[in-house]
Amino acid sequence: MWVVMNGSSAVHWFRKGLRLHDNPALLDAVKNPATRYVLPVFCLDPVFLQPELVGVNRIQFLLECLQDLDRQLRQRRSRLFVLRGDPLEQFPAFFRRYKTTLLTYEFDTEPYAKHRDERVRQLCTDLGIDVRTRATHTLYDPELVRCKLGERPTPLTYKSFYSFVTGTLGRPPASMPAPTTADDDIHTPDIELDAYKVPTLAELRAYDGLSVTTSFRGGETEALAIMERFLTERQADVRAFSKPQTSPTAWPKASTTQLSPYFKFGCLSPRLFIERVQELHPLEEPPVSLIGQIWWREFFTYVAYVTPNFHQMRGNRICRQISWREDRDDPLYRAWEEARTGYPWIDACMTQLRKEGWLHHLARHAVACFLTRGDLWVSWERGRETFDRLLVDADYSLNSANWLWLSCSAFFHQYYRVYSPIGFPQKYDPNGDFVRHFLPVLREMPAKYIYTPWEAPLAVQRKAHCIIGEDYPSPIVDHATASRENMERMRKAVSESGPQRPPKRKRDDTGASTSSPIP
DNA sequence: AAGTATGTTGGTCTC
DNA sequence: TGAGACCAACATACT
Repeated sequence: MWVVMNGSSAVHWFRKGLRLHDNPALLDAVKNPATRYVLPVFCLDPVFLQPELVGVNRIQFLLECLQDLDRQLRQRRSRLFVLRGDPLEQFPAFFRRYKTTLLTYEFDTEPYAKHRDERVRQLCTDLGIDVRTRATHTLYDPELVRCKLGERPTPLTYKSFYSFVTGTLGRPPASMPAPTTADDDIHTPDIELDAYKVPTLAELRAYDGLSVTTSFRGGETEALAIMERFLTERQADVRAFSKPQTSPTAWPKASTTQLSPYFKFGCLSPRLFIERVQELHPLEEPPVSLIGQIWWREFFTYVAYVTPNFHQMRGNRICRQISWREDRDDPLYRAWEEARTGYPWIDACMTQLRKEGWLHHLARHAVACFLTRGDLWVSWERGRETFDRLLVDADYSLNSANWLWLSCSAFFHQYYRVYSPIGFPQKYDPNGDFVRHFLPVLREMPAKYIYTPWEAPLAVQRKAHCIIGEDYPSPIVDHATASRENMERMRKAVSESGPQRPPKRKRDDTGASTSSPIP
């Protein structure tokens, strides 16, 4: 096929921000007067196509997002062009072929993305291509927040961040509409090369044959529908929403919005979301409200953006340095990851994570506390890696921040508050329906022993067709003993490391000595 | 400078 | 059965 291009093109590069609504960078490409064509592009970077790093459920979700984008673009007489390979290798030929003079994309705060984007920007400079970016993954442009903060230290509490940002920047910018479906809005050349089609999972070599187990379906269309359903059909839940009071054992009808995977990929704009919530419920207030959840995302994304090595302990200036068990082959870590700790609550959560690629916030707390400071003393980085692979909503900033939090490495410090793998779920689900659902082997265990099956008399185990140590594992540690010992370890680590204050930035101290009084 | 209130979401015991 | 006291006691922000 030979396509004649009479005129130059603007390329909009989708990475996150997989949506048409509230996508100003896309509008920049569409409305650019100097270019005749718009080419919406997504690059399947092999760096992300490794099953041992990114699980099959998230890749399938991504492909569905791309299919939805393609469908929606076709309704506007355009289409999505999927390039396969490293963007740095794919772009030069693509840009040349389609006479590209403008590249637009959404700004990304993650370290890999920052490095990649710098190199792409350099490539564009070399080729004489203009680059325009917009920061729309969060409510505010993180770079703007950094400028406003100036020499002040990074706010390390939610409240200080929230009051600084709202006090300095006021309300976030309003969301923008999607490009219209009018015939003349997006001009995309009529190119139907198979090479640019959205691939199926089987067409991605590394994922061929792996089975998708999540019930999440990707895409902007799905995201908008779920949001509208939640806000209109569950108004009482919206009003009463308080994260700590939602139930971690509610499944399949979860007590929260289930929108996290869509926010991760940018299928849904956080600005649009808070606008819709405020239209329907004007009195919503952070921090535990529905809108508060968006602010936590804002806060953690910002701190991750300005903190080098945020995803690890070493070289991370806000992370407490602790001698965790770090071995990836550690049997305790493997048992946790593979849902065979012998604690039904923990194993049920890990099974839900492996199957659905999603866990309620408090369930994440429970398994994170168990792996790290609570019971197993395994490095939070191992847990972060597992979540990163298995969660459909895995996000560099939020995932790292929450692991820092739960392991008392940063943000949260009250290490003597330990989640019990027995008492905690009992509060929400005394009968253990959640455990029975995800661990069918325990289905017939009486409620009295559902969280402590090893305490059931042998006769009870026999009757329940579940012998502990044979059909279901014995506990790998004793919670009472392990948590007591670990709390003592934490106490030592805290007293040895002292306050976790980031080194004070150099202040302009001219005149400090002259103005200071006599000592 | 020291003192105090607060921190998105704990556990256990008592009444 | 649910609310409140107490446990054991850190970091941060603000006064």
